[in-house]
Amino acid sequence: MLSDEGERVNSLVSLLKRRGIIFPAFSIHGGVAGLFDYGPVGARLLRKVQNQWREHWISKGNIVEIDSPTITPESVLKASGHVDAFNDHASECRSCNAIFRSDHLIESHHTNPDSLDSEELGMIISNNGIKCPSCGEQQWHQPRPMNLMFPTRIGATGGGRAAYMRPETAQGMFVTFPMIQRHFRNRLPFGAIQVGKGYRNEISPRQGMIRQREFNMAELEYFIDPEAVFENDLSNWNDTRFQFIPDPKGGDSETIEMMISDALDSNIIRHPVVAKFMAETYDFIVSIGADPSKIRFRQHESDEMAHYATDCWDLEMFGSYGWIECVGIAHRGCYDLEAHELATNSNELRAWREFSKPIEVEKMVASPISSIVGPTFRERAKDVGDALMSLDEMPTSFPFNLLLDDGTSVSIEENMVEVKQIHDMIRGEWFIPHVVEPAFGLDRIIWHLLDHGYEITEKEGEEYLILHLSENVAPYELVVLPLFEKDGMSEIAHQIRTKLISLSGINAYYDGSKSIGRRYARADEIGVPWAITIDYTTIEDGTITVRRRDDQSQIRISHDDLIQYVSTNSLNTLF
RNA sequence: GCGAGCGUAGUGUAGUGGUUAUCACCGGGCGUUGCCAACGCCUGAACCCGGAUUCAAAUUCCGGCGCUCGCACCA
Repeated sequence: MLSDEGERVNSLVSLLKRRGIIFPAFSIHGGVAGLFDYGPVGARLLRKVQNQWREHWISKGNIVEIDSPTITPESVLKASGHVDAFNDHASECRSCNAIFRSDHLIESHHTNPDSLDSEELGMIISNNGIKCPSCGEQQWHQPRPMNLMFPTRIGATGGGRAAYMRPETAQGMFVTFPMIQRHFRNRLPFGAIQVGKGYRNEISPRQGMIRQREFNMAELEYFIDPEAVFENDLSNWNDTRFQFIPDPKGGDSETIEMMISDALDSNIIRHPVVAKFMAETYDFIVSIGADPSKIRFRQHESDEMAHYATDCWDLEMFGSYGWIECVGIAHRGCYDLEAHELATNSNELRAWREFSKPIEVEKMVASPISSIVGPTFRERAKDVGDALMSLDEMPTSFPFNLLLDDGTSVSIEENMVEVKQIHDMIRGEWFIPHVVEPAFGLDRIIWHLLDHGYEITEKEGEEYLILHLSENVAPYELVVLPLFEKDGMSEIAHQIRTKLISLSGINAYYDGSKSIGRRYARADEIGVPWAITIDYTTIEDGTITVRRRDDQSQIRISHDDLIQYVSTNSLNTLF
């Protein structure tokens, strides 16, 4: 028997299918789990959410958008850690079918389980008589690798370079950091966003749109100087109560409700930029129509947190599947840029920090006199010079033995060096920027907008469905309805519709079939916020009625005013 | 990946070996109708795929694919 929530999900899912919003992909070929189509109505919903998201961040002023390939060479994802992290081995118990990560099973028998292949892992498991933690038996299948990335090859003729479909868009921002930094003329902080597809070959996708194999992501990488002091002005949110579930550190996790500035002051949130982005993220999610009471922030527990993150929060949304993480906001430290620097030897992934006051350095050096050192040591002269310059202690007597980098030593005469005091100004230093990353799962967010907005009600004893989508994401802003398709009403309706869709960003459709009530119902079902009706009065005086979806109230205005109100996005002020 | 259940028009469904495959909503056309799924007539649309058993399969069996739930997995 299905729970009420189950019924609700089924009902919403069948509406989404029926009305061409979101539905399983490739179904005429049997379907593929974890892949979905956004149809004629849904695609515009997705596009509007993406555009609202872009606007939200771009309007901060120091954030730019980029767009990177989804096909990513293996070396990039090796550097980022995804090849290894996504290459865990799993051991399955023959007796009870439980599955465990192989490296976890042998933790106490091997110091570096990550380096082993499946045969070695299998050997260690059997040689040490590892028992199944679940049933205690010792009957294991051979460990199998579980790589969650889609592999591919670059190049059409055999061979080619190994690559994967990207598991996140973030790497695109990290590897193009040099260009982004140049764009901002080397002034931190700045950020880059990217909206696009990510791919994960899930073992078993579940929960409809919640875990997909190809999904829409939107990520911001915000680069900061770890030593910079950030203003903690969160006063814009003084009237907002946030729900937090802080890291319980082994204790019970409890929801607490407080202002975000208090959460930061009491060090529940550990970094001001993280706090700011949490608040901004909350604003965005609410602005596109989510129910604020169904939003909360959960802090990752220390052992759940990715190893590079120093503070990590999930924004969770509540819906028919319970609380689902929809946004991850992570302070990733310098992990990502450093990883690419190490892998590529690039020196472009650093930023320059000018000291407020240059540091003056006075020191004694033993400077080689190259007219003597050169002819004396010939091809070793450069090594000798380097060794002299890096001496910490000045020679007190001559000749002395100088140890070179290659382990050999040479004898240095007094006439070969000039011991002198030098003056140096250190104006700043290079460092690897830290990064704070809000990463949005757009499909999950859209699911929750649909879920929060989905109302099953009754009209005259019959089930009546309304999708309360926010106007700034609704696939159609308006529908134009002639009361009847006769006496010229149809023509007027078409003219008004044509005018409306010529306005920028406005989409409206014409519907003239069946009764007026049915057409209102069809529009309510796909969340059209405004219905414009042309009736006999329109023919007489040019006024039309505007019906508001959310309460079905109507007003009458001239059709010139209609165009005016729609183009200024202010129909709501009429009610 | 394991176990259980399931797969029938666009949607939701009925159907235990022989039916013209049920019903409702839905879509299209015509008529009618003075504003919230009205009505009449006409019309459209389905047994997941493949194999086997059988005179005969939506129905039984096998395999595949998909869905739901539980276990596991989910940087």
